Amino acid sequence: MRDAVAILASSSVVLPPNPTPTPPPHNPHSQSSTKLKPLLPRSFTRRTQSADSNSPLLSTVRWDSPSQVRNRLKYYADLASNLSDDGRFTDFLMIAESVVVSGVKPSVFATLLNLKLVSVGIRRMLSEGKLVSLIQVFKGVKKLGFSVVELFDELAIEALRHECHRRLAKCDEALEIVSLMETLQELGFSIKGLVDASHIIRLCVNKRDPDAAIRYAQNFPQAGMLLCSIMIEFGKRRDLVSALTVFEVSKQNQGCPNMYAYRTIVDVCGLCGDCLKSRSIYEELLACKFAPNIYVFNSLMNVNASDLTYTLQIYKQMQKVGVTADLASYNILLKSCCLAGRVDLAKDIYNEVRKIESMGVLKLDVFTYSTMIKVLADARMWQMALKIKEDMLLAGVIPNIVTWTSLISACANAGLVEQAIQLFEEMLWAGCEPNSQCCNILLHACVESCQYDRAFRLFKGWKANGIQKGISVDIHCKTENILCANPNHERDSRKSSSTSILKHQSFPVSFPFSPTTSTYNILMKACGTDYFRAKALMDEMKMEGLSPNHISWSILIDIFGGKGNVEGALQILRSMYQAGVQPDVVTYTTAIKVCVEQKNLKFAFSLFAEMKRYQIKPNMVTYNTLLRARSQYGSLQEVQQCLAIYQDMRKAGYKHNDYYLKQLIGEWCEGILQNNNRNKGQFVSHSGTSPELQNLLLEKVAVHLQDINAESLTIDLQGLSKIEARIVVLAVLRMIKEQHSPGDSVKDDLMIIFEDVGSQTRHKGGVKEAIVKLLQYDLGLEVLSAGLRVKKDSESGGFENPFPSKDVLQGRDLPPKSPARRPAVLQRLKIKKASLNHWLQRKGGSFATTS
DNA sequence: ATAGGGTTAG
Repeated sequence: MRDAVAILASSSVVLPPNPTPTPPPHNPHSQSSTKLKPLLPRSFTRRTQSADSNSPLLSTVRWDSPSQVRNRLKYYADLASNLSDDGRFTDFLMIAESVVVSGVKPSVFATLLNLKLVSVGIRRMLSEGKLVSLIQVFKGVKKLGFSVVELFDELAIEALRHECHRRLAKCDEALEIVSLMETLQELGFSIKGLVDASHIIRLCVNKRDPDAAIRYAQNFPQAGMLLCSIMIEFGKRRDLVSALTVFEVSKQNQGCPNMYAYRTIVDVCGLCGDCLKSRSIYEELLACKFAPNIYVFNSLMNVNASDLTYTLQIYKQMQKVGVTADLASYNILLKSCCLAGRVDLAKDIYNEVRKIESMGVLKLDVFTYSTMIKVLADARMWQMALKIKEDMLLAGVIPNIVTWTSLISACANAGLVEQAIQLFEEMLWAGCEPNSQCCNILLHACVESCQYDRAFRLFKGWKANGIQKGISVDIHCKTENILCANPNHERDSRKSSSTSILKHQSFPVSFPFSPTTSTYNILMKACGTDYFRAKALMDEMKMEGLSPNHISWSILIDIFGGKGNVEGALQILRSMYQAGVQPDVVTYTTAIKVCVEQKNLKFAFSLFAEMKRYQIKPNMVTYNTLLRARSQYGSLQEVQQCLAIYQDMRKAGYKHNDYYLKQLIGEWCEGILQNNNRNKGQFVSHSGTSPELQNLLLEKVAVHLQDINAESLTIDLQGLSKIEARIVVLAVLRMIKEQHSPGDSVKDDLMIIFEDVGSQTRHKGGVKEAIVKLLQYDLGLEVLSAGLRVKKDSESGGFENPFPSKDVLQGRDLPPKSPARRPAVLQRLKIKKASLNHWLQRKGGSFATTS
């Protein structure tokens, strides 16, 4: 204040002549500003008038003494304060303008203002949502050289903060809030002080607006780091596209590559489940001749851990470029082995790391041991898992909840419920607090070994009294017997008798137990076929504030299906949609299983179609579940459905591995010759061809059977062996037979194409002969034969008369050995429609009785 | 700044 007066006195300010009026009281509730009005020049009251008045407010009068100067200035400061108290910031701005134009330094004027009054005004404006006009005023104030922030007291800042959050909450365009922040920053506010960076970023991420996020981040000196955390946020939302947009901006750090950005985007690829993208980013890094650091390598290996080959390859590259593996690298390699189920390799790595440890370079940590235990747990090698635990304790590493969980699951996976419970107890005695995940494993172990009651006893005990030491079996069972003896009064008895029993055991520690959706799902499994109990558990789950997920619903469907209730199971599927829970492959597969088990193929196939409509990809289990219903397929339509599934399966990249399907097609085809035992036997004896040929064969059959509406029938037997060709031909004939009811005649000739004799392998020789024999002798069809050039002009003709089969069998009609420049020659057979119709009209079986 | 554990269908 003293400074202000001094400065004021020394300045050549022109002051108003009149003596200073009494400053208005600083009571914000007073009506002081109205009282002051008469003292104001007219221009104060109306903005339009003041705007065209170019003369500064204070210049019309002469000021003389410093004290007068001070008083005058104080008067205007009070005036300005009171005007802003009234929310009249435009007038405030005007006074400030005039004062500054008169040569008063803004900082001097500012110190004379009554900030409490200004604050009240600011807060009123903000509470009325007039942030934008307030900003307009303060832009002007800033232009005058004021420090806007200093006009805000704590309360005003708090109000501004509150208004920013309010706008953030209802903001539709992320960029809107970002530019508001920028404006406030220009006014001198600290963005971070107003709104937490994470709130703004969350909005940008929710709105999938990487550009807004980038612009926001660039307001900070440490933009690079911020951009990386934004990438991770996008990654958590599985929005790789936006994350990549941010990456493009953040990868260059003033000319040098930002390795942190690279490793971050690799991690994000992992979060988004696109490990191939992480590989291409790594390639890009190499192509730019940048040297990846250990973090990039570790992240890359981690993201690709499910592909052990690739992970090892990266590990080798890392060694080659001289980046030393650290403990994380080894732990990730172990994880990769774990995912690949490679116990052998994991053991080698474990031993190698232990060797390195003995040299004093690094020290195995709880991750190493826990991962190794998990490897062994998955391989059901529980004894070795316990051995690792010993190693760990000897090394002085304390097992944590994850270690214990893995150990318990080692026993659980081996079906050793007692051992699992013992380890659980040991964990409690070690003072390690169990979490729900760990409890779930124990419950699941009970369910897996059909100890349903035990699972429920543990659960109820935990729920009633928390998780306590020493209650593993005996005491717990006694308590639960009381509970179970009187199910109607379960709740009351728990409250009174059982709690007191347990209390008297004086166990010091009781850990809290909070069941999760998983817990309830496991217990629902423990309901066996009691769907009322399962449904009750689902209701209980909701009462606990948990939401049933797709697994809960799938289990419910399974339980209904177990009772043979197809309609009920389908109804649950509908309810699931109504509850807003998306079914997954397993849900549909379960429902399909229910239908198949109840021999309701119509529903099974319609569910299959439905899941594909919803873009839920069937997997191997789905296909096998559908194909398992093989004995049901009798009609052509059913076989076609079955083959369609088979083809679908191959298109989806699944190797067909279905013994039933092969048998089905074989039997179905041979059914046309069902009275001919010799032929049937022949098929069976030849069914052991190589898998590739069987695939090809089934494919051929499927193609022909699907092409049922084709105008002209052509059977392409190229590339098939005798037996395969036979099945294809029989399949097509059966198809024709089933498609043509009595009186319905075949409209076209049937064409059969064989491979060029010249290119026939030894294995495939004699196909044509075998087929002719089948058609003529076994089925009594008339067969025409011709060699046919592949050229278009030869399409029309060239078929010979019926020929004696003996000649055919001896290969007399074969074309001469291929000269080099001869065009490719296809061997063709033709069966005229008349012959086919004649064959169709034959009574009973459609086969000739030759034997 | 890096890494680990649980529940559903055949």
